[in-house]
Amino acid sequence: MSLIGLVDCNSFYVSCERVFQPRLDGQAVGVLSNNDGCLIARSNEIKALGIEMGTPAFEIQHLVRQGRIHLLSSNYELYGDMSARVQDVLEEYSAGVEPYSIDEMFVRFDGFANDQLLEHARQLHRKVRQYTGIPVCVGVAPTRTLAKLANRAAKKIPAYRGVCAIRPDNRETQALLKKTELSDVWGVGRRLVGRLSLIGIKSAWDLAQADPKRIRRQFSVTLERTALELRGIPCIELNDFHEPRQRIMTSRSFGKLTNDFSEIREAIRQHGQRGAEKLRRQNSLARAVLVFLKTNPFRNDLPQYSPSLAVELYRPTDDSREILHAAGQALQRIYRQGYRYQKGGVMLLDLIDANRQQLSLLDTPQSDADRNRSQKLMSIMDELNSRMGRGTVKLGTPSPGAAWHLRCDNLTQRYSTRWEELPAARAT
DNA sequence: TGGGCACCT
DNA sequence: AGGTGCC
Repeated sequence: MSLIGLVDCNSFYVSCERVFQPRLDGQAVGVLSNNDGCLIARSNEIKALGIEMGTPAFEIQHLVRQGRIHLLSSNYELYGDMSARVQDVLEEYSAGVEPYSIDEMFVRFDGFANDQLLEHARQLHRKVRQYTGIPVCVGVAPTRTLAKLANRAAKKIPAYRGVCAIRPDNRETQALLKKTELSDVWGVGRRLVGRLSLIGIKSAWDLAQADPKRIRRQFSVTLERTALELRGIPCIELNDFHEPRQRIMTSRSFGKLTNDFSEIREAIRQHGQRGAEKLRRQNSLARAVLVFLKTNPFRNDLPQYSPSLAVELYRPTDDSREILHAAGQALQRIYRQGYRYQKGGVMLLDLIDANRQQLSLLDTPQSDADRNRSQKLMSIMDELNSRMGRGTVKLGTPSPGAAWHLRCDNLTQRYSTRWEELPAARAT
């Protein structure tokens, strides 16, 4: 039987920060989302204070002022690099790694006898910590859903000491499923918990025992797959990480509510360019560009407006200029005065593989030459931005201090990816 | 009071 | 198109 492991980093963003700031060990530390909006990573100490995931930063600022907690802005360059390092270690010590998210990786776990299995899992657990400084938990099982469940147990139950391997159909597994709340099952969200409890399904075990056909009929095929996976029958494949995205979205809250058209246009242009970069990176072309705006839905005192509009491109393209042109048109058509916008963004839709693009009947040698020039210009821009840092070369006129610049008051250094931000060691 | 993806209905 | 779920 083939087995799969799930390696999940503990409080990942907080752990990354602690690697370079050991003084944060033992402290209540949280990391905030973009724009310092809400809490997205928590140390155990901050969890112990009863502060939930997703808490808005303003609700806990008083604890910061009292010195009881530390809140950091998110430093994705650091976390991305640390994630790659964790993955490298796992690759060295395993038969294959499939990244699932920035802090979780599935690992192939084939061909181990029972006693070697745990030992191997412990080795991964130990080596990642040793080489990267990041603490992880490991769950091993015949299916991804059970591996997630095992991982959760490894995190929650101290006796496992960070590693839990389960097999279907043994008493320990059964006990674990009975103890596991539905909301802790991968693929079961708040909504489903409510609906399932109405028909008497309250634990992971109940769902595993339910008739799959009934689950499919009353809920969905995805939940049926989850139920089967809980029984040890694999039916969830992972999206291949190398598959190109089907659409690309770039969006961000403005730093404050704004109705200034030129500021908004500047932000939308920024998103259009970022989107085009992502598009070129995965070697796709877009056939349509969608622009959206949003007012703040929590402000009942203000008029609400959340328009969006997709504009078709003349031909599939990855040229930032064409994408920006389309985005500009879309924006002009949806923008209305009299609203204070909170957020805006650009989606690139109907993506196709750049290599398999059908030659259009309208193509002429002239447009061929255009395309070559476009590709040269775009690849030079991408090269500069990737070597010298994002935003080195931009289209259009820069406007420093624009309202849409993000808030990030407690940003740490990019210790592992920028020479000028390397940590310094001092002898005392 | 985040951002970004996929899938289902 | 809108909702749900995941991280």
